[in-house]
Amino acid sequence: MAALGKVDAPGSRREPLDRARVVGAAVALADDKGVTGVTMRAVAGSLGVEAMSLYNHVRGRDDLLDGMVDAVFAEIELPTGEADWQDAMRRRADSARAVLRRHPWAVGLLDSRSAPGQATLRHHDAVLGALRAGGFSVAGAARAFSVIDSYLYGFVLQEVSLPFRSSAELNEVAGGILSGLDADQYPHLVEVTTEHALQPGYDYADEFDVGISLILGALQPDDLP
Amino acid sequence: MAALGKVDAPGSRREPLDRARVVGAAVALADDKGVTGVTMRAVAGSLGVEAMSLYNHVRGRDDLLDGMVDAVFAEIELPTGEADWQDAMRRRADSARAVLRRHPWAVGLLDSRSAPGQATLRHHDAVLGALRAGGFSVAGAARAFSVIDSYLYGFVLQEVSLPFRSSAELNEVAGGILSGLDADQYPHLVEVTTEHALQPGYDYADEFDVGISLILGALQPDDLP
DNA sequence: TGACGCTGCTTACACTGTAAGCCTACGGTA
DNA sequence: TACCGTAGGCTTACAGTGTAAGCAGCGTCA
Repeated sequence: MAALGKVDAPGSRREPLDRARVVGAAVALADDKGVTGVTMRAVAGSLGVEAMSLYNHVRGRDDLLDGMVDAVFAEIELPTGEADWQDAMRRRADSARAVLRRHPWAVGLLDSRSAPGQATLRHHDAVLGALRAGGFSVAGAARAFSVIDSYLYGFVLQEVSLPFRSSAELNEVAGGILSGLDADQYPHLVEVTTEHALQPGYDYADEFDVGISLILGALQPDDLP
Repeated sequence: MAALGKVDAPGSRREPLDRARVVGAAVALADDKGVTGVTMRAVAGSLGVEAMSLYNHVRGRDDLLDGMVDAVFAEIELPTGEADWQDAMRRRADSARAVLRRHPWAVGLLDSRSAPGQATLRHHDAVLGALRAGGFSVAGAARAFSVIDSYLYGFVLQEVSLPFRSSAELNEVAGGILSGLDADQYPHLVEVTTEHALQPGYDYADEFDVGISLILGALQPDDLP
């Protein structure tokens, strides 16, 4: 029935697979359909290949997900170390946030992945280096890193789970939610929605800058032992 | 083969299912085996029931996950509103963190769930209320809430994804990672691991307090318009 | 009594990850 | 030139997933 051992047209040799191509296809698929769309068959299909072929380049689905997370980290702009540490941290945070918004599925994958890849390690090392260069002690750098990244991940985690992307969508969605909300039961929620979130010009994305500025302003190399 | 329409022993009527029991069983299962262990069949099995019976109380797996997240929020201690706002926020954050550590799977579920439940709404409302009572403007309360919760979720997200729970495990794991780490390639990572994380008495959990104090100290009702 | 609705059960289906094993093309050697 | 080992595809098969469709026993009300 099916031709056994399919033969390619002799002129057009098939582009050989490798780990990078597999991971790249998986990332593209996740961007398009979310993490649940990343099935071995779908990834293979988008490469014109059968599912089991992927196992020559990837240990399994888990390994593939690890690779995807590392590929995302590779996109984050590393601090160069020459600038003022606050500027460096702000730019790195902005870059990381932009990357994570481009790949919203990655935030949810951060937990449950326990094997950091090359890009992840390089990224962490560069950030620590920038903080050390900015005058932080070893412990201080570790703490500053923890505080900044916690805020960063947490903000993006909330941001990507919002059921809207634009402020036009926001108005629509918030209106819908609001109508189902009892002002007696949730007075403050109603207040903040109508008087703040639904005001023209509001964009939750702007809040990121407020928080980062607040945190960077409060972090000082001398404060942390 | 199997008796059709199984009849229970007449004396021992089966405890009837309801949404709360289903969600409760799912939470217990997730605590035990992680979120991937929450299959409809497994949840049903732990209740002595078949998978399809759950659909009488839950719209589907997605709805079940929504219910689980809401059940977790219900465990968080609400701010009472009478204390100093900084104390209230600190206690709420500590409580939330304790709850999320008890149910580590919940953090990863926070994104991808877009339908907040009763407990979630009540929780958000209470936090906003405490901030308003502390003197924050509507916009200021929204911002403070965003900063605090971003840090909270982000910290827990990192915390629960660490591949160890105790500092004994830490030593073991960090030692293993370290041995695979090239000091030339990742100098700062090696430095912070050996000189900080592997020092006796180190516990990443303690960093939470540092960050929360820093953020609460930097947040002032008057700063935010 | 009878009808009805609630709840749990059975069956069935499409789809998942992946183990096992087969086939072909390529590269190096005799 | 002929040979053969290996790498990287392919096929098949299986256990486990969520859930749609429909059946059976029970309690409640007319």
